[in-house]
Parts: sequence; structure tokens; C-alpha cells
Amino acid sequence: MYAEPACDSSLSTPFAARWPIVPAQPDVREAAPRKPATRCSTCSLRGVCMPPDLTSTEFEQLDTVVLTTRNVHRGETLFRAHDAFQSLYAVRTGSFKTVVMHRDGREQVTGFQIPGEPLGLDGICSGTHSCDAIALEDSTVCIMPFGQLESFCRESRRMQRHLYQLMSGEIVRESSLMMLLGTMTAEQRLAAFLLDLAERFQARGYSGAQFNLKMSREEIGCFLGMKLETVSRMFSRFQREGLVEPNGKQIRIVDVEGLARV
Amino acid sequence: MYAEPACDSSLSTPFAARWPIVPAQPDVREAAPRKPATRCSTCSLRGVCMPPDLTSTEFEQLDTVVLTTRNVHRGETLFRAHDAFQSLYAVRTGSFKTVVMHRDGREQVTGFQIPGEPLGLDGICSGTHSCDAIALEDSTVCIMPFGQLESFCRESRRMQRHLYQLMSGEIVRESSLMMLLGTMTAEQRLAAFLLDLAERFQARGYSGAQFNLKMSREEIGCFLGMKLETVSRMFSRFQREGLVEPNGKQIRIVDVEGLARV
DNA sequence: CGGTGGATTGACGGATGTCAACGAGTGTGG
DNA sequence: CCACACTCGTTGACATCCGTCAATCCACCG
Repeated sequence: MYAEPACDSSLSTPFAARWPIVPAQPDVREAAPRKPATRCSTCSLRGVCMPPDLTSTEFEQLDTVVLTTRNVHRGETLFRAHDAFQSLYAVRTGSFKTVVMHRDGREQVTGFQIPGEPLGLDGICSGTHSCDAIALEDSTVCIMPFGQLESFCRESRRMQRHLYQLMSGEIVRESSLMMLLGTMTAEQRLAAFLLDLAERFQARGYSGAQFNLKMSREEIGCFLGMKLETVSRMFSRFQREGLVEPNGKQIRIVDVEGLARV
Repeated sequence: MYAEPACDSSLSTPFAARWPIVPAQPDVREAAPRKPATRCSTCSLRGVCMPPDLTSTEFEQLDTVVLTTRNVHRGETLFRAHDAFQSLYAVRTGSFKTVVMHRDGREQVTGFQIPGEPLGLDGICSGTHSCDAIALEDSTVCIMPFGQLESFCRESRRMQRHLYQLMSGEIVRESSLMMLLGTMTAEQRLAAFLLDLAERFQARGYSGAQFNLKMSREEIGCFLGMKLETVSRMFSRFQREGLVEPNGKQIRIVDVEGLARV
């Protein structure tokens, strides 16, 4: 999932480390490819991931916490529901969806994550993940072993505060999704979804007016609580009304105010 | 909101403090009635609010953090959206709803809180609350000034972990509500709602089979993403099917398995 | 070239919203 | 004590949004 014109390559592998692959740490489910991480202190996403006011000492400590990254291919899972919780993750490149599943097969996509956004916060509560995190495209995440992160947060007030804010932000995000699912029409949901995505892309230096959806209509519907046919119809309606120009997965937002008014 | 036969009185005012009212700490919005708190170390709800394995030293420290309680009358707000965030709260007696509101007047109830459950976690993220917390009946909360709580969490590993778990639990709770709103029929939502409430009451020593809803049909509907008439119809249907016996706000669950099968 | 999966569009039906009437319960004031 | 207003809950009739089912189209790929 990236914006056009894609500055993807620059953000994809900031200070791209072509270092030799390090022996993988023990992993519960699979021997996933891991690589030493680029240092947080020099990462181009640090402004998105990390508090703005960390001292250089704190960045040095942080670099000892975030030691590795992991590649996840399109369609593969970073973690699954019921996996033991060990680490938090930050999307470095690519994108993910998180899915909660009911025993009867009902699925709900609870979020789409793009670079700089956290993954895994659901696992802290019970020590076990409660959702699947699935890559929408070939992606990379930074791995933050939670035990070490906790230790660091006891030493650094700023980092401690940051982690609380991250989690609280997730709570607020989900609240507004509940509002979306509980009170809005299908048309309003899709409009809100597109505006939210646009804003998040823009905050990362991508174009907010034109971007590429890495998720299918079905996945969008599963996130917005509607069927894929309805998603498709709403896209068509927006096109008729001159609000967006959808071209398959390529989306151009023509009239932001119009979308907001829906 | 309490169970029948109400053991309400025992849980209502555990070790009820009839101490003189302490000079209220400065409060942004109102001079709310505050009283010194019963000590966490001797509170009958401590098993619900706090980690099970705190040492006595930690409880002593905790007692210096949770110094005051506050009464909130039915219909009044504990905090409002846009209020400055200062403290986390734990419901001690009574019950609350949290409501997020859109500028156009759309409202969504994001949760109902009963004794032992946290309030205010939404405020950490931006330093400003993002929802209203409104008492459904005359209620009491324990006040945990966030700055002091943070300090305590840097000293106590267990307390630090507990706060992370609390927040993560809220994230997971909201995820399952998204699933409810996104994938379930009106009938299934109401069934899930009743079962969830029953479980929470039971975990607090109340009856899970019979309880008293303090919220109106409209508030239930606003929480479950449906209209009050639909809530009412679903209650009637459950009654016809012999699953619950609703008597206004008094609810008796007759067939738990049947409700779960819906 | 055909097979496959995703997207689009149409026709139809059902779940739920909307509007309205009515009854029960409660508080208030004469 | 009663009359009254008011809120809340229930129920019915009808409308509508969206889900379901099906056909078609398109891009991609072996």
C-alpha cells in the first residue's frame, strides 16, 4: 500500500541495511527471516514511531532494544491469535491487516497498518495474541521484545509515556471505529475510511490525494462491516458524484470536502 | 446496575468511609465531592482492580497514589470529551457509560462500566479525553492521578505490567465489539451483550442469571448499533423463545446455552 | 489460449430503521 | 388523593438500505 508518485523506495528501506542475516532468535512458530535493524536513532520513520523528544542517550538505549527486523511475505502472518505474546512490532515497510475471528468463522478486520504503526498491542493483556496480523504485501517490521521494552520504559519517563500514549491512541482509534460501525451508513463508512487513509499517508509524506489500496474490496468490506458488493457500489457512486476516481486498487481523491460532507 | 438478590450494599461501600469531606483538589470543571479513599490494600474490589500479586510494600505505595474518591450522581459526567486528562478512575460503586459524539450529533456508547472497571484510558493519548463518562446511577469512583501512577509504575514492575495489561485489555474488548458491530445481526448482538454482562456480574460475585439494567433501551441500542425499537423487539423475541424473562429493566436469563447459540 | 480471482452491476428479498399509537410507571402540583 | 405531564417501553405498519445470488467483465498468468 503506497502513495503515488511512490516515494516508497526511499521509505521502504531507510538506510537500507544489506547486512548478513543474523542467526534467527528462537521463534515459536517459524524460523522467520530476521535481520539486524537499522538504528532507530537514524531511521527516517523515527518521527512517526517514537516520541519527538528523546535524548541521544535514550536513542542509544532504544537501539539496544530494537535489534532485529523481520520480513513477512504477502499473505503470511506476523503472528496469529493464540500465539504467545513476546514482542511489539512497528511496521517499517509494506502494510498489514489485523483480523479477529469467531469460532463460527465470522471474521472482522480490526485495522490496516502502514509504516510507522504499531502491531501486537492486543497480546499484552493475556500474554496471548487475540488476532492475526497478515501482510497485505511483502513487508518488514521492527521487533521490540516486550520485556526489554518494559525495562527501558522504567528507566525513561519519555519512553514510558510514549508507550502509554500509543496504547491509548489505539483505544481511541477503536472507539471511533465503533462509532463508524454503529452509526454510519455504508456510504459514510467508505468515505470516512478513505479520508482516514489519506490523512495517514499524508502524515508520512506520501500523497494523500492518490494512493494504492493493497487490500481487496472484500477486506475493506470486512473492515467496514459491509459486503464487498456494497463497497464496490459505493465506489461507483463516489465516481458518479465526482468525489473519487477509483481505478481498481488505484484511488484518486478528487473532492475531499465532498467526501467529508457525505 | 446491580444483581439480584443485591449484594449491592456490601460492595457499594466497602469499609464505608464516613470521614469528613476533604478540601477538594483543584478540578477543572467543578468542585465535585471528594472523599478520602478506602485503602486499596483493604478494598474488597482489589482483586478486580489490581494485580493479584502485589506485595504489602507495593500496596502501601498504592495507597499513597489512590488518595481520594469522588461521587457522581446519576446523569452527571465524571469527565467530558475535551476535558484535560489528569487521572485514571476505577468504578467503586454504581455504573457508567462512555459516549463518543460526532459533531453532527451522532452518538455511540462505547462501553458500560461496572465496579472494578477502569475509566479514562482514552485521555492519555492526547492529554484530552475523547469521550464523556456519564453515571447511570449515583456512583463512586477512585481517583488515580496519572502522574503519580506513572511514577509508581516506574518503581513497581508488577504495577507497570498491570497498567499495560489494563490498556491492552481495553483494546481487545473494543476489538470484539467491532466484531459484534461489524458481523452480527441485531439478535446476536443483544444475546452477546447479555452474556457479557452476566459474566462480568458473576466475576464480581453478583448473580449472573438475574440483574438489573441501569441503562435504557435507547442506551443499549446506541451501544449495539441499533434502534431502541429493535432492542425492544429482540427482548420480546427472546422472551417468546424462552431465553430470557425481561421485566422492564429487570432481566432474568433463563437459557444461557440458548442465548449463546443464537 | 483458457483458467482464475477480483471487481462491477443488476434483480430481488429480508432485516432493520422510521413513524405512529398506546400503555405502564413515576413524579408533581393542585 | 387525583389529575396531569412526562419518560420509557412495547407493538404494528410500512419504507429502505443493504445482503444475497447471479451474470459479466477484466487483468493476470500459466
